[in-house]
Amino acid sequence: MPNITLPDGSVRKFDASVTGLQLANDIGPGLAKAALMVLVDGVECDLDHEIKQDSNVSLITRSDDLALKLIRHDCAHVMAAAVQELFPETQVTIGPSIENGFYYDFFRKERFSQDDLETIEKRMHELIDRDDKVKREVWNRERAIEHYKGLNEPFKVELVEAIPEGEVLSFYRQGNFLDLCRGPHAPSTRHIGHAFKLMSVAGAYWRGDSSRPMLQRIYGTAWPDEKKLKAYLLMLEEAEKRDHRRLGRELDLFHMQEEAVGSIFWHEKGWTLYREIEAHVRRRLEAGAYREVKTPQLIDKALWEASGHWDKFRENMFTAESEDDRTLALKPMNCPGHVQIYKQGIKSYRDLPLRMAEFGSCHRNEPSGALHGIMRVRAFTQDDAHIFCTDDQITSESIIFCDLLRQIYKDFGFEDIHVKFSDRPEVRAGDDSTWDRAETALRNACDAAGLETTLNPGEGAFYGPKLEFVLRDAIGRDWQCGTLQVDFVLPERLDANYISQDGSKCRPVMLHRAVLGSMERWIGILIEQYSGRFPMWLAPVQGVVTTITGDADTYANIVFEKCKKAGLRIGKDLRNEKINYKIREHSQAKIPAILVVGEREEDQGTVAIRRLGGKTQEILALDEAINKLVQESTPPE
RNA sequence: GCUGCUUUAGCUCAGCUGGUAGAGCAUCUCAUUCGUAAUGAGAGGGUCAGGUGUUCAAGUCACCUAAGCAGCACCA
Repeated sequence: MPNITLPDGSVRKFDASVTGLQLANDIGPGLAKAALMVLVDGVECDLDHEIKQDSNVSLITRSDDLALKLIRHDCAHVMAAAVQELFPETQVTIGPSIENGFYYDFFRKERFSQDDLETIEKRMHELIDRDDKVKREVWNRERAIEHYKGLNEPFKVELVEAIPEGEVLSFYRQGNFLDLCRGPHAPSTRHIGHAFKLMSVAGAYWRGDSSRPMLQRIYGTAWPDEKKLKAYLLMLEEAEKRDHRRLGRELDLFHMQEEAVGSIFWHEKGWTLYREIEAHVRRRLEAGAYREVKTPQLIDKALWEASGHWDKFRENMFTAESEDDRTLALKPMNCPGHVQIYKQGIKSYRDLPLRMAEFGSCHRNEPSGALHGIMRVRAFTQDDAHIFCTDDQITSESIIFCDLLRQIYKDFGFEDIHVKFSDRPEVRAGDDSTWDRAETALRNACDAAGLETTLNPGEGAFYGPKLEFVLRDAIGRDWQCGTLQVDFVLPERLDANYISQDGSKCRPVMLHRAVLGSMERWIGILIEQYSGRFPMWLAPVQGVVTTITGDADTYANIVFEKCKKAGLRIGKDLRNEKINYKIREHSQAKIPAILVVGEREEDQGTVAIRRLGGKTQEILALDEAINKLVQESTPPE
């Protein structure tokens, strides 16, 4: 005789157990029709799940956020059903919902083509219109394994075998299609709706393991309604327009070519942007009492062996031989170098915390498939620093760092940040008690800094746990940039010491930290964030002086020189072209301000400023205009 | 690295079933001196990613290599 408490607090009493659907009917037929699943004390269940005890229950319809996951998962099932109808020789494996959609991994000798995707999509619409009932069944292991063996579905057999003894094995049947699945699902296929689209097919390793067979993964996107689907597709188009690789070329920022795969040729404008970003971070670091250093590019492999990197990352390190037969490695990171500087002279507890920063250019031989524009390259520069401190200082240093990080992100227009806590990986250096200490210290620091974190299990660095700072850009994409890592291992391995208050020799802790991550990737992110329309202080060219006709050339030159003298990054365009033509060209080059001068401006000693994207102009006295632009070009305080 | 796809002028792309390259924009030249997102005319520009093969004949077909793209794996 369950008492059902609904989200609005009202309670319904039933004489016997009740299904979600019966409950929905009891509330109203409209709800019964719209309901997709039921949430019983926070657990997602099918609509025909029997509720036997007093519970808090809410019925989920397609307008709920939770429904999205369900619709996508259902969509994955329908896709698998469609594929098996069309291509019966295909083996099905797994198909979850993911951010923005779903996928399903198939094993099939022949490749799915783009045309196949269209055929599959068409069949999916038909299956949805068929409105097959979706029914849950519970099987025992032996039956499940026999079933899949009989169908020659070895991947499914493996899945069943991997499910721990004692766990319920549920299957879902819709029409002729049956799939091993935890559920829940909507009661019939029509609930999926038609706001979905198959996007692409690509390879994916079975169980994410590169030593195992490669399956074909079909990706799709699905939404509660057409409008949301369209909005998503539009967002993808927008992302493509913002692509830093396209804008990098269009705005003449950089290029890349075959002879230097994974390295960037920075053009003047891109390098200006780079230097401006570096200068800003440097200002913030100086204010934060960091000491900037520079360490060697090539270091004997002996140091990398001592640090442990050679063991773990040898494959990804570029090496060179010197005439005395030494093997040198291009540094893939800066920490061992920083420890060498730290170790010069005896350090006292009075020297700690010691914040050692470097814009460290590193080389890593990334696998070819990992390269992506300037976001993932083989030669990059970290805004790196290592804080050498005592155990007691970990918390305060972490808090100070988080403040710095938030400030810098804000300077670049990012305010939406979340933090991931990555704990010990399977393969690691240092014993468990050391890891206990490091993880506890970092957790305490998070608490003290008031950071909310999500756990990222097993994703820590091999020498210590880490925080990863993820920011959200203007079109809702997440980028992992900053990091803070606690390291008790490297100081030990490389024998870094300090003399404590009581005269004894102690190990410092190293905090590895970066805000931007890599300069190159950061610039890629900024290009996409701003869509190439950089704020004045970052814009490679802040303004262009241009003329209505050649009569204004002399005055334009005066304006240009004055702007230059005031420190503005200014260009001039005295070509004999129509003003429309020149406005269009500089607008397309995304120059923030166009300073137009003609006869009128010359007579009155003014300039007409037209802002990027604006339709109007602002007429100001020359000095006033320059002051204003200089003001706007000042980096964030 | 793995799977698939792609590679034609600086850029975006066309080139049917093999018969020896084309457009728009950009560039250059000339004319035009014009008030806020394209002035007109003309010219130049390509070992069709590289290589090997099939063929009387290859941008087009096959194979190899490289790079790029998407995803997977990797990411100190």
